[in-house]
Formats: sequence, structure tokens, C-alpha cells
Amino acid sequence: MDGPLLPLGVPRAERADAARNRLHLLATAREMLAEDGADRLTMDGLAERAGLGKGTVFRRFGTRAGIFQALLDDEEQQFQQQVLSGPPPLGPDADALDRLVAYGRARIGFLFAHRDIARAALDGSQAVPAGTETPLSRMHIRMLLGQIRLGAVDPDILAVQLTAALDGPLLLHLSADDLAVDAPRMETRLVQGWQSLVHRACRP
Amino acid sequence: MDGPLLPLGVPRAERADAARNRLHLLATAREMLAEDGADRLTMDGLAERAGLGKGTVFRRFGTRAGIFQALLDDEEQQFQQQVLSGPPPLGPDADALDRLVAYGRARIGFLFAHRDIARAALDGSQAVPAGTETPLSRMHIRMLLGQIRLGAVDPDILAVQLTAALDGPLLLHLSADDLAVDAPRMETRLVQGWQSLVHRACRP
DNA sequence: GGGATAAACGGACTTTACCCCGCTTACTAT
DNA sequence: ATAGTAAGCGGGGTAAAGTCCGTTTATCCC
Repeated sequence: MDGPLLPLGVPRAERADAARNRLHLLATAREMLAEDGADRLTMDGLAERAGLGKGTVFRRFGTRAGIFQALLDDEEQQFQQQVLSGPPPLGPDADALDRLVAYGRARIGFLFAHRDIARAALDGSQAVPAGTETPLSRMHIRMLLGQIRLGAVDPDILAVQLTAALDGPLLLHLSADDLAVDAPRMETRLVQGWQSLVHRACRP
Repeated sequence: MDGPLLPLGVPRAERADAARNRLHLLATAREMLAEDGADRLTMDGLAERAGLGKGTVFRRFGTRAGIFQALLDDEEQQFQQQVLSGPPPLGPDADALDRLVAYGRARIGFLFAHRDIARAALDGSQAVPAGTETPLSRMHIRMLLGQIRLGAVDPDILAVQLTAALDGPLLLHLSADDLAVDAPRMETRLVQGWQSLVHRACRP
């Protein structure tokens, strides 16, 4: 009888003021980040500098890590576009294996460029960075694996493990010291390692 | 002239009372853990229940995560013994590739059994779990890779990536939900995935 | 426009990890 | 034994994350 004005499951979009505040907070956060680094960013500080109440900050982002996840999602937008509809080898219209290699290269570059934010986006008390962060990566890898003829391999598990091999090093394992020596070189090595790993993992 | 009574670099062992307190704190922590779970464990609570000052808790373990790292190190002792001098295929006197597979199986089992502690041992503000945690795993994998004839592969990087593939899923990627369905089945799948991944990654 | 309603807001409050510092106590060398 | 000393201890103090609730305001429908 009545058309569903509030489609259940879709939690109704943010109010205009809320959306405005979110943007303002993200911008302010970026400023503070550039000036003082991620670990110096406090919720109180952010709220004050943005001229908003602390409650607002938490209502928008839920948790401290949530802010960094939002920043990361933001940076990730264009990257996602490239993957979903950009030119080969990253986008469609390329061999799945090539796309997989290209995706790894791009994602490593991305994580490398934003590793401070990405680290801060990890929420200790939470499973995976709840945001778009890794699940998307995993889903994409899973999808590409589906297009490759593997032997008797569990593709869901392989996807999880490859995802971990991809961002584990930067999110968990490599210490600041490991990177301090020569970061760009490390990036190259990780990319080459990924390429070789994927090639080896994906032949029957 | 004077013999080095305090060999520099070796920070002089814990005093007897300190060692006693460390053990008592670990035991108390285990009790509380069993009763209430990891996230319910607070430093004040632990100190009070142990009948010690809060300062002591922090002096022993440095940080909240440090307690869980210590608990994990403790559990890991016997596991390490098996690896270093136990029977094949985990211990020496087995083919390196077999040892690698066996190590992964054992470590997945270990992480699975202690995943709550392992998660809590992650220190958001720190690179890798500073304790013995992962570096040891990585070193062992690196060592085994050194005994395997790989093609033109960077063994240090492969070690990092395999380590990530090994504990990334349990430490970061798999949510409580992913495990809730059927944890033992997930463990089996991860082990098989590891076996197949390693076999594929390690042939020229 | 105008009223109803739920979302959003601010900021005080609570909780908890972590720091600090004055006092105490286990070790060490004579 | 004993004096000297550095490690250890307790617990109050600080800072920052996260919660709550009374008030304000955007949005929807008429």
C-alpha cells in the first residue's frame, strides 16, 4: 500500500550538516596529519581545531581508527576507478594473471605512499579494518583468481593468503627500520616478489 | 684491566622479586583471561587482583600488549623446542620443503588455538609485535628457504610475504564471523592452502 | 509556512593506558 | 657484615578514547 519511503536496510543518508561536518573534519584531519603526523592526532584536538564538538567527531567516524579509514577510502577512490574501468593491465580487458600482477603493484604502491595512514587505520580491537580497506582487495583478488585455471586449489583461501601477503608486510611486519634504509628499493623488491609469487601460485 | 662485570648490551637480569612478580602477574593474567576474555583485562584490574601496584605491571611488561606478548612467548616455548630440535618433519633431519609445510601447519594451529591472545598482543602503535612473535617465524622461514633451490627469487622478500600469508589471515583479515561458522574447518583449509602455496612457490 | 520527528550537536563524564617520583629493597664489592 | 647503588615498588596524576544525554536543527509531509 505505502511505498517504502525509508527503504529498510539503507540507513538513510547523512543529513546535510552532518555531511558538511564530515568533509570539514576530514580536511582538518589532513592538515593536522601533514603538520604533526598520525600519532599526534587526537580526537579532542581535531574537534577543537575544526570548531566542532567532540561528540560530532565520534558520531561521524565512530572511532579514532575510523578517521584514518575514511581518509584512506577517500584516497582510494581514484585507485578503485582505475581497477574497475581503467586501461589494462590494471583494468578489465587484460589477462587475469596480468591484472593480478598489476593490481599487486598498484596496491603496494598505494600502501607505500599512505603507510602511515594505513597503519593508523588498523583498529586493534577490531578484526579487519572495517572500512573498505582490505575486504575489497580480497574480493578483487578472489574475482581474478576465479578467472584463472588453477589446479585443485581452494580459491577463497588462496585469495585470503595472497591478500595477506600483499598488505601484511606493510601493515604489520615491516618495521620503520626495515623501511628507513631504502624505502623505494623495498617497494621494488616487494613488487617483484609479488609478481613472482603470483606467477608461481597460479600455475597448475 | 677490570673484567666487565656488567657486560654492556646485556641489560643485567631481573632482580629476584621482579622475576617473582612477573610470574605471578602472568599467572593472574591467565586466570582473568580464562574468566573474562582478553578485552576485559585491564591493567588496574590485573594489578589489584595480583596484589601489586600498577606501576609494577607496567615496569614488567611495558605496555598492555606486552602482557599478551609475554603470555604468547610462554606458550610458544615448547613449540619452539619442537621446531629447533624435535622429530621430523617439524624438526631438523627432514627435507626443507617438508619442514616448511610442517611449520606452517604447526603455526596455524598455534595461532588458531591462541588467536585471542595473539590478537591482543598486536600493538597498534608499534610495527610488528615486538616480542618474539613474528620475527622468529620469519627468520625460520627465511632459513628454510635458504636450503631450497629457488629460481631467481629474492628469498628475504619471499620470507616476508610467506610469513604474512601465514599469520595475516588470523591476525588481521579473518573476522570473528569468518571463524564463527566452523573454525576447525577453516583451520584445515588454511593448512591445505599453505601447503599448496608453499609447494607452488618453491619450485624453480 | 508549520508542526512532527529523528538525526545531529556539544560538551561534561567515565574509563583506561601510561607516566612520574619519592621511598624501599635486593644485590655487589670490599 | 655493611655500605653503596641501581633496580624495583606503589599509587596518585595525566591524557586521550569513547559514552551519554539534554538541546538544537534539518528534513518530511501537509
